[in-house]
Amino acid sequence: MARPFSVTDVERKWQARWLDEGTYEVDNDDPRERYYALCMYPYPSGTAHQGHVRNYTFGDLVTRYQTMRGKAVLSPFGFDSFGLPAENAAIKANSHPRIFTERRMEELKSSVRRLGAVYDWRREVYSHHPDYIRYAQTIFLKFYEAGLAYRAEAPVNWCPGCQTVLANEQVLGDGTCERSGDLVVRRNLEQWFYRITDYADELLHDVDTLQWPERVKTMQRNWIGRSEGVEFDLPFADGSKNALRVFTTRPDTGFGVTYAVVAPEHPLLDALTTEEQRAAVRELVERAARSSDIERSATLEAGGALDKRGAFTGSYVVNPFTSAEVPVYVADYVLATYGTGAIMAVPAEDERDWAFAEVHGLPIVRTVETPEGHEGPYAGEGAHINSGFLDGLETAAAKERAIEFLVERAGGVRTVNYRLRDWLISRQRFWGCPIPVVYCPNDGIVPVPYDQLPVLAPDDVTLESSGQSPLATHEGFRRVSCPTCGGEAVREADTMDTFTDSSWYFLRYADPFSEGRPFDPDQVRPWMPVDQYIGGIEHAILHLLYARFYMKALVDVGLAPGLPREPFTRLFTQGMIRMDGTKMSKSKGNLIAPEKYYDTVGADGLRLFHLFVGPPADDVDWTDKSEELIEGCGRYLDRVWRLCGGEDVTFHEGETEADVEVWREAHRTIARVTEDLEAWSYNTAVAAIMEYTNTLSRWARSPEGAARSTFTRATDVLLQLLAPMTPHVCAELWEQRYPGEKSVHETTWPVADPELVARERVVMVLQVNGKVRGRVEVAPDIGAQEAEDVALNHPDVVKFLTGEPRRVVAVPPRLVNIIL
RNA sequence: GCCCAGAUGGCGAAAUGGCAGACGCGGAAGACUCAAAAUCUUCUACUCGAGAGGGUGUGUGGGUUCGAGUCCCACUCUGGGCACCA
Repeated sequence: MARPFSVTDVERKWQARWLDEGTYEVDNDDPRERYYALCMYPYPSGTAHQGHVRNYTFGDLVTRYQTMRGKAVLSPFGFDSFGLPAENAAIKANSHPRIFTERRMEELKSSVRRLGAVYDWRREVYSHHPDYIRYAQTIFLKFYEAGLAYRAEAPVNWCPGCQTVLANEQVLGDGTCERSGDLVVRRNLEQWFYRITDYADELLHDVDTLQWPERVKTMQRNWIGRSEGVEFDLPFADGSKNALRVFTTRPDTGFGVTYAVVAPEHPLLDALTTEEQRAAVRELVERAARSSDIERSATLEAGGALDKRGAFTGSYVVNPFTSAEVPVYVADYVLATYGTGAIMAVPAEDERDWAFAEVHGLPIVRTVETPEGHEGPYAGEGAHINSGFLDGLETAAAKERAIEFLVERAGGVRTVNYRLRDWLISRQRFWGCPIPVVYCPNDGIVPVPYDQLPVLAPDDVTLESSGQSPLATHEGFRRVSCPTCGGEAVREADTMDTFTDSSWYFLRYADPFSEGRPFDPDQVRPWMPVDQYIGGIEHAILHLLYARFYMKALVDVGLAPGLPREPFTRLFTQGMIRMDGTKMSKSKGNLIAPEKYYDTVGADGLRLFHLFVGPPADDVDWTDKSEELIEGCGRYLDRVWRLCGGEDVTFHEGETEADVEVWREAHRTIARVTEDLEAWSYNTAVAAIMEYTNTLSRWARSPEGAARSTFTRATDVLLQLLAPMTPHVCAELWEQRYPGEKSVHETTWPVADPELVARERVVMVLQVNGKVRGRVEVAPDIGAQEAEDVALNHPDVVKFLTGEPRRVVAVPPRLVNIIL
């Protein structure tokens, strides 16, 4: 493709200049209004792909636009550089993860520079830097001191492929590992947890305050999963003092309880099991322990195996509502980790209980009137029946009465339960931040003293997928003297989930040189919260929830006094790039490298494509057509080049009416583009600029031509509006025009003059019976009566009139609709 | 199963309840050229009509309204999230 200028030369020149001159470096004492623009912490996976290009194009647009708006924009870059892929690659190549990681960091760094994205590189942060590790460990210890980090044995998700434990959030709905795709199994292990559940309520409430996409907020709410109910006792029928404590959200259906169920791991199961039932119960418990959650649910879907999923314990408890004795079952459809690990079963009003009751021949008693023709379980609302003192009450009222009853008679307590579990942060892997604790036979868990941080992993470690942490096999690392008593002790060999690293990096960016603490709150305060956070929808739950938790916890443990409790004010989630219906990704091998476009349309052309192709939040389908669109974007920039260079332009002296109108159009475009950029409607912003370019072209190349002063002003505006989108070509054209003066990127974003934006004449549409029959130019402030008169006397309308119209609807100055 | 988002020309898309298809891609014709590329100009939803002009049209079926791509109800399809959470 022949172009009127050398794209490569121009782009290289400006990229070097932005880097060398530190154009986008900002200091913490900058007097301007602060703005924090941030793209999500990238994992260094090598050279950029189209997803990166899209992400960093948006981020760079925000940075450059807000800078032109006169703000001090913090635009940092760094790497989420710990993680499994590098470790696995190192095992395969018998090398060290650092080597892979740092090579790929360099690749991605040069990729984003080649795209023309600008950052304050002095602030670069990456997770495996010893300083970052030191302060990540500082945070862990502060959390530990505050009781937010604790060690516990728990049934955990073990991924055989990754040879490590996973967080609940990393297990997909089908029970497989989000990374390796292996079926996750369950193990009981001593692990470290963060007490994120302490913050469940705050995390839920604060969602309302965020300017985030509604669907991300919904996903967060659902993940936290708050449910209000009541806990109460079902006394043992044998008269012993014991009682089975259950949780329910539907106390109003208590008269329909026909049995109770405990989880296979329930502590009272043994006591409940009679001799005759012991064998059956043991078989059920063992089977449940062996199987994962997924296999448990699979049996439900299969339908047929329900009888194997539960067993009668031989014991009975008393339903406090009816005083009836009901059997206690053990079944794997009840989870030990939710509520009290035991439930009252109401088959008529719960789908799962219904299915179980049918298989085991248990009675089903309806307590809520079903809608006309309804069969099967009914979990909806309605009037109560067969419910003694609740009869006739609607659901809400019945709930209240039932709770009062339970509080009075059955040890009832109103309770809130969350789906959210504590965050398991232990990972049996090498390439991560070591957990800084020591285990001493005398002193137990001993935190590593702050002045001994960072705890760094040694390099000479054998990396293999053995199921235990590679660090555990390194005697030099493992053996240590106890910081408290000086005796022989062992170090923790696990590392932290890498989501811990991405939970506070944005704070380090704001004060990357801080020593002695993760960051200085006084330095960070003016920048926080992040004004605009940009990333992929795939982080809607995990990363965003963890970072929100960290922010709150950091404030509470005293590391971030006076900082906001929510880190990201506004979030934008960009759409995915898809190819043949699936996500474009390295693992699928369907990447389209951005490099192939740099020599033809340039980074500017590719950026313009990503901005123009569709709404930024929508997915992009990459097809053969995409190539043509990209070339079209390149051709458009050529037109801008020729136009701004004054090619084919006829100049005349003095301003004509056409010149005045062009200047008005300039202001209209400023208004449109500014509004669109604020609203993340980048595709229409580009369209507006293209329209403006076409207008300028037609005008300047017409035989009458353009006044030189108007031409200069009008094309200056064009370059300024385009500058955040296609920064290189605009910088170059501006420099040719104003050599030695400040760059277009340092100019102030133009402001639309409302008087110029307003039109002197507008087109009013004339309809007859809702059909367009004519148009007429009128003044924008035309009154309704005048508009009606104009319409009724217009020749295009008159020929349709058959008499007095039945009605005339005038919406001045847009249209008049005449109903016959 | 539940929740959310979406469905508009050949394609990407645009449209505070008020001219559907802006902007761009692709296509057609023309200008320039020995020729091609590049560039420029015009046309380009479907349909009836020689033409002027008319009719139809935003996934389907209803509704509200002078007027619906937009609001309401029901449905179809596509994408995403959640899914024993009592």
